[in-house]
Amino acid sequence: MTRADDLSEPSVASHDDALAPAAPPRAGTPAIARVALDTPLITLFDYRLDQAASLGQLVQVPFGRRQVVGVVWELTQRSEVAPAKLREVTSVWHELPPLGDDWRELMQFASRYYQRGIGEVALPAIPGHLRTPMRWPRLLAQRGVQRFRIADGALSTLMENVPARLRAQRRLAEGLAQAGTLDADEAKALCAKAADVLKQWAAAGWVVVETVPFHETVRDAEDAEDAERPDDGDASSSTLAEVLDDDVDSASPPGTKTLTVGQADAVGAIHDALIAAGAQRLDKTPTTDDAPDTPACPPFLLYGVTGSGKTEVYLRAVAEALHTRDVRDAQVLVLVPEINLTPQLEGVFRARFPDETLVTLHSGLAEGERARHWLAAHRGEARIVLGTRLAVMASLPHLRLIVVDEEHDPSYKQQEGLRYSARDLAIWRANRLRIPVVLGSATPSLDSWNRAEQGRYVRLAMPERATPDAVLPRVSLIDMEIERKRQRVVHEGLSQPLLAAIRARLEAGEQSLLFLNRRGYAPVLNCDACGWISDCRRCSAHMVLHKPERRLRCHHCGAESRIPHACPDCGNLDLAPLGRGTQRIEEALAEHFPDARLARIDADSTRRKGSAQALFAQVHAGEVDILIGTQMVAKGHDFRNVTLVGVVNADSALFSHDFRAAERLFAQLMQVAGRAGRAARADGPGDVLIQTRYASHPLFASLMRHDYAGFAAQQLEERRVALLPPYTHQALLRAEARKLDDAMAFLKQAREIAATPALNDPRISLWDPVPMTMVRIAGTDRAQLVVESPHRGALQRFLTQWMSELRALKAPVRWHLEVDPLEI
DNA sequence: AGCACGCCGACT
DNA sequence: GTCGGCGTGCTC
Repeated sequence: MTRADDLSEPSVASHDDALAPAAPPRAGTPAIARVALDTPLITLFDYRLDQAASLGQLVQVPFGRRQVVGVVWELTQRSEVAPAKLREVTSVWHELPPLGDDWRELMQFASRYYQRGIGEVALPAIPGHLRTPMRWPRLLAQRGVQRFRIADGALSTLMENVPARLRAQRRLAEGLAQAGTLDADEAKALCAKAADVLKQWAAAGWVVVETVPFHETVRDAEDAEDAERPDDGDASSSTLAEVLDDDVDSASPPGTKTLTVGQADAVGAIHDALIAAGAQRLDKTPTTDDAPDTPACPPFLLYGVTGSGKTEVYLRAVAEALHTRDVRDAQVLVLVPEINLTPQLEGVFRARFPDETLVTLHSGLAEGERARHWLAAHRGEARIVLGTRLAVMASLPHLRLIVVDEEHDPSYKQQEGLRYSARDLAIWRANRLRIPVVLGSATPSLDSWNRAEQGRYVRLAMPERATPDAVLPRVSLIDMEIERKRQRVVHEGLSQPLLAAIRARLEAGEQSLLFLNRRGYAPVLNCDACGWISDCRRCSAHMVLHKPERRLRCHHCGAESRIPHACPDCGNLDLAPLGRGTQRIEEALAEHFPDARLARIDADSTRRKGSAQALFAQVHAGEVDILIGTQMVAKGHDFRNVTLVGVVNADSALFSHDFRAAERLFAQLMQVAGRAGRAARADGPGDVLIQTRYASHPLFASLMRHDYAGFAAQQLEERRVALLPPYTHQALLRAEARKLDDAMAFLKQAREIAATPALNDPRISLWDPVPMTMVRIAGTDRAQLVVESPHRGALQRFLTQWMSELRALKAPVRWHLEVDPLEI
């Protein structure tokens, strides 16, 4: 697969991505600012500028009929645009430090690599509040979190002045009285108009607004958390232990615990890289500014099985990076795949670095919070930034280390808008800055693994578990073909051996986890009499039966309907649910084990905010005997008392048309198996039981031996023979239209253009345009065309030219290009 | 992408 | 006589 960091190698990218040198306007000559704006148009827009401004500054400009915010990308004297068309920059946000060269270079690179306009890349990377000039005056004033409290002695006055009929305001007043202080988001949760109301109350003198600096809020948050759970004295240390792969010995002071050999080697290697990188920067003379003649610092692939203590390595690496000597206030960026995982890792980092300012960045944050956190990073106040993929786009002027946890996780790939890979951009960014990047995983992506094999990444292997008493779980298969041949009863998809294992856990007071990657009750409803099935009207997909809500639901477009009591076609009353989802497994288990306490964790049961945390807490507290879940349960959570993991059905992924399906399945099963590995039973390791009809599949053989390396070697060999990524590099042109023919016609035209002499390149091959597997979603038909080349540079050059031709076409289709697609 | 302007159908 | 359907055209 073409990877972003390929292009960062000095020979290719350093010239292309070097920004235009600053051309400060000479006094007297009218200056032109070339501004990046959030529009799908690929160009910059020129404006007259009658005041001082520097590159990277945020400006407000007129654009058509409206005023928009942009970033000053170039400064020049001349414009290609007719002078009459030029308009004036409305205002420059002087108070905000300009976005740095390295940030703009990252945006420029992403723009070029993913074939989008600079503005389309750069502006969405900036929080909405910063792109709203109205808010500018207030934004920088609040360094930290704004908190509201009732003014001294004003409690009774406030209560008297808020009538009970204004229920929301009343809630807010009572909330303030009860909690002491609230931040803006907490206030908004109580009262939708909290911002206005609090402003009025402040004007009246009833409420005081204070801004708490970030480093103090760190402590506040911890205090508040402890206060919430006064009955659980050991709360913070147990959370810590749960999350650290291995950190059972949490009683010992941080940083003094003995590391395994693997951990120590890894920490040592990263330490050396940090020192070398720092020394390089100190040596560098400011005159040779952009020539990256210094050797690159290759990415580290931290390959460690579950429980090998990757988190501890991250913590040590971060500790070292924060004390890099060439800069006073070094910053580190830690990326995690999902929001679900941030609270836990956040707790671990806060506990280890109580005196450092840490902010989170992810899509779950409220707008205001997001803006404050982003600003804290941009102004260098935040030393540790912990976030999901969007955090890779943050401005981090003193960045010295990047950690990408679970680097193989597909969540790092953005699946709409600009389809970037946060992992790849992280690698590019680190390479550009000549700083270390640590990619951690127990099941690395085959791309990363291949690079490590080639010596382009430095592999740091941690084969042993950090906790001596923890052992790898026993993985065994339940051959469903044999079950069938022996005519043993399979109860709602649950085999006798699996049910027996669950019963044994129930009797021993231990927990079981059942994994099934299919939510809902049944994936389709079917009429026995006439063959009707519950298809979605707007998608080429079945409507999924959701029993608790008594609805049919399309998982692709969200359409819902009531469950028909009779077949819509023939009136037959016997409609049968086909197949099984988590709800049905839950129901079957409830029947089979009436006394067991069940919990189901999937996208449906965790829809309400915070309910996922609540469910996980129940499991941790031992209030659940059997946990049923989708892949949500596989990630991050360490269930100490789970000694059995059952995989109900993983067969569909074995014969998928997607060549990456096996890779994903292996990672998923390894991860879910790891949930049983930590709590060894008194009489041996935890058990993983996998039900399958294809027990001889080689994937399972590798899995039972915990042999990722063997699996990877076998998969890579298949890919090499078939000339698939990472041995070729791909891009995907997708078109969607109301009518499939229109989409197909566009793609055919695109392919013809690619064959014209100007574009034709023997190193590039284009597949036939085909309708997508899931042709129709929400009433639009989709088709796609794969372009590939073993030569990434050739592919990039081709794509750039091809795109400019395609943009000139007029067709009744929406289309976009995806570079390095994960799913084809 | 927004957000105009721009000409043709069912409502006060 | 107006509100509004979405066709096409532009944004420095």
